Amino acid sequence: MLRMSKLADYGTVVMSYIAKQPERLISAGEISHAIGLEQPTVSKLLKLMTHAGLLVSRRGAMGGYSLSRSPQSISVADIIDAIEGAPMGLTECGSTPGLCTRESTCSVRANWQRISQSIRGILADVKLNDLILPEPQAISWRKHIEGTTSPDSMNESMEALHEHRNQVTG
Amino acid sequence: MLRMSKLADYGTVVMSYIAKQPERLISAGEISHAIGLEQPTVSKLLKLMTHAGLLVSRRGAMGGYSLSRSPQSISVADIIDAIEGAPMGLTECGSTPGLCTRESTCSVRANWQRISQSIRGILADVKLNDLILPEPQAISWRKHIEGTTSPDSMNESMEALHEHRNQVTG
DNA sequence: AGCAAATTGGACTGAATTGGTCCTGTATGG
DNA sequence: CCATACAGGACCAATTCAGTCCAATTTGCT
Repeated sequence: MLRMSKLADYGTVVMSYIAKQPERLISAGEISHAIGLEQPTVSKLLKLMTHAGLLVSRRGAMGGYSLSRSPQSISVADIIDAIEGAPMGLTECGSTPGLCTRESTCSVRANWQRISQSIRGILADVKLNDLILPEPQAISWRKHIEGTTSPDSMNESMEALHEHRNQVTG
Repeated sequence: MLRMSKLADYGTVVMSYIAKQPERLISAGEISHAIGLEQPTVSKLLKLMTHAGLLVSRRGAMGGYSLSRSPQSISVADIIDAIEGAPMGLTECGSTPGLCTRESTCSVRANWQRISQSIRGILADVKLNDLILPEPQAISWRKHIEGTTSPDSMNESMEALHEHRNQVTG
């Protein structure tokens, strides 16, 4: 449905590897060997992360990278932003003035921005900390924000979705 | 952060235009003229929608397109799937066997699937019906599924998000 | 001091995907 | 029977992305 760039995908893997070994300097070569990506590619990722302030680097022999802050304070949205560059996404709304010649289409775009923000909210809620947990089914996202409400609402939406898809695309 | 294809974006606009005039046949030329896209492009979109079963078409003079079912039963996820073709998105997980040489990275990918499903849940909740509402702030997504729980959880997450971003990217 | 290890920054290329167009065929209505 | 409008392709152009490489700089070790 929506595509995330492959680099952003790799980025989360790289960051997760670093997050598992706090306060240690990890070289690009080690990461490359560990997760099976070419070293230049890993280097490119690490450079982007460092530039975005998610990692700190140390040059020279025995140098390497480490997290700039705690894994709880780095979200998946941060990582994607670091790699993608532009903080915006989904639709490009105002960039194409040729559209929206009728006011009817504008309501669509306004609603798209809300959708985009909701998705971003999910991505901002998932922290590097959550990503390295071994058992995915035990994780409850947005646990710090919902408090009193039931955590099952997301799962219910999933069930409704699957029923729906079976009915549509077979 | 994540990019949606431009065609999928246009697709929602086209579908919204049709959804506003129920039970009427609308030609590609009319849509093209109304929303300011080239006719071949609009035609391509309409063909994809029809192929996916979201629209029904009628050939010949005075022909055109109309919704195959009610706007409440067509979701944004349906539209994106119709255009994108493949029902999957975000990461491509199992398709690259070169990765995941360590078990450590696998947990990351498992968690990605959960994130992907959450996002898809949002997209499946927003119906064509919601998209053509003129006032975006009055819409409460996922209203039909949460029932007993508070509808404010999403908004709370948005607030937390914005605070976070101000602190990070300044 | 000097050498090796490792990051930094930038440019560069090859390719894949996408956005967009066009053409031929077919069906419908006047 | 002709004009209109969809169907189903093939097709091209171009943007963007993934990935590589090189020169420079910094640091640690001998």
